[in-house]
Amino acid sequence: MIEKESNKDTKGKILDVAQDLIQRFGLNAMSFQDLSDAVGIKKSSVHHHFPSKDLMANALLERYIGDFDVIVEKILSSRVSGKTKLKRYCGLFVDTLENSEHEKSCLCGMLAAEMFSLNDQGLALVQSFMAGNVKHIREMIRAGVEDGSLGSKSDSAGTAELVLATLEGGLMVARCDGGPKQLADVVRRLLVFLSDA
Amino acid sequence: MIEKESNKDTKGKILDVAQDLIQRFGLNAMSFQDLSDAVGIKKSSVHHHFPSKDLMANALLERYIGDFDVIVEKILSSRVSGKTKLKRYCGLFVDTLENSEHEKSCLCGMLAAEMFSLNDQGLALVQSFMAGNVKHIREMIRAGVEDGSLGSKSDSAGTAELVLATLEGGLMVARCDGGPKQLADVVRRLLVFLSDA
DNA sequence: GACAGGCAACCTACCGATAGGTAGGCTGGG
DNA sequence: CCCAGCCTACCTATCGGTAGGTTGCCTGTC
Repeated sequence: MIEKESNKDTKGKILDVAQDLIQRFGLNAMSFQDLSDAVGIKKSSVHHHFPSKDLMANALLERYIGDFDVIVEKILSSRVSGKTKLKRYCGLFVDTLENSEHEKSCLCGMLAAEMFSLNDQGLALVQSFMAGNVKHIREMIRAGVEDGSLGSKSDSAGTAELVLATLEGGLMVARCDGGPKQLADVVRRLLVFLSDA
Repeated sequence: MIEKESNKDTKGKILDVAQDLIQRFGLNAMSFQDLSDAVGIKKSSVHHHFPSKDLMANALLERYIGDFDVIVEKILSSRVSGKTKLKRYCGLFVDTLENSEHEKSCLCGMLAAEMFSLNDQGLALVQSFMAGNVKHIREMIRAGVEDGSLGSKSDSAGTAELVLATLEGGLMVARCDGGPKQLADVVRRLLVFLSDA
């Protein structure tokens, strides 16, 4: 999910590379030198666009969250059942693992793990990602309960948080052991639970 | 879960500190200097006990997984319902967050996020942790289905993986936003799903 | 019981590599 | 002419790791 390979401006290319590296290796395992090498400009030129690592991370988070929101909004406004919306939403996570030699995790999942390496604003952005997604999941579940595609007990305290936790954790665990197939199994199982509830 | 504050030997103290730092900040954010400062010996003395960071991580993983297994085996062999076993098992994750100023995650969850910073043996250890836990969870679920404390459809493909994913992800997400209360809610919801299935 | 050897545990001092970041100069298009 | 975008060159701090020395306890031998 969320790819921007065809960006023409250097700033965008830097963020593309940074996102890729962080999703694979994490914030602390990525350096400005890595960005410099991958983009093909010198390290100081990267600093020209992003004076500090904190500012770069914040800019990346803002772009990522914005892009993600657009995709989720599109799913939310589509004319399909609540269950189908939820299935498509879960598919975003499965696709992330699938389309990256099975190496990429969710950007905000990685940064949640490394939360103490973020500055205040970065942490707030990750938190807003989590809270925003919980809200969107809850909306999908409510739609599913209303149209009958999901069980009536699905819309209760903690369910949306559970879905997000399962997706973030499932992505992490499947990446290191089990692969996309395992994540797909978990998602399928999760949807059965929600349908039968 | 898993604390060893009263270790008398230096090797154990080093691993205690390393575990604490990795659970909070991650492997890449922790240095031998940090260990040195916290234990109260010089950096080279830490290297005396653990020649390289890789070897230290492997030793820590072996100790952690061994300790964790002992605790889980105790839960498995207790004379309670399968559902109660599962509830206690989930409680290990909630306690980890609860008893650490809400700052610690699961060691293997953190290292799963940073998997590409591990050597082959370290990665294999994390993978064995995941696979072992899935096996144990499946065992608890089977016990629950047999004694009637869990729904008959709980024991199906992907359910144990879903439980582990939810716990690992729930811990990560709750740590950065929501806190132990949110994780407890997620666990409660998960157990309802398994009971009603 | 005295003594020599060995070794674990710790130390000081150092290594090359790399981290994030800065200063200041060149250049080409609006 | 300005300034965004890029460069060379450099900074300090820290990284993982090494070399080699001191200390003090345990052990074997006479």
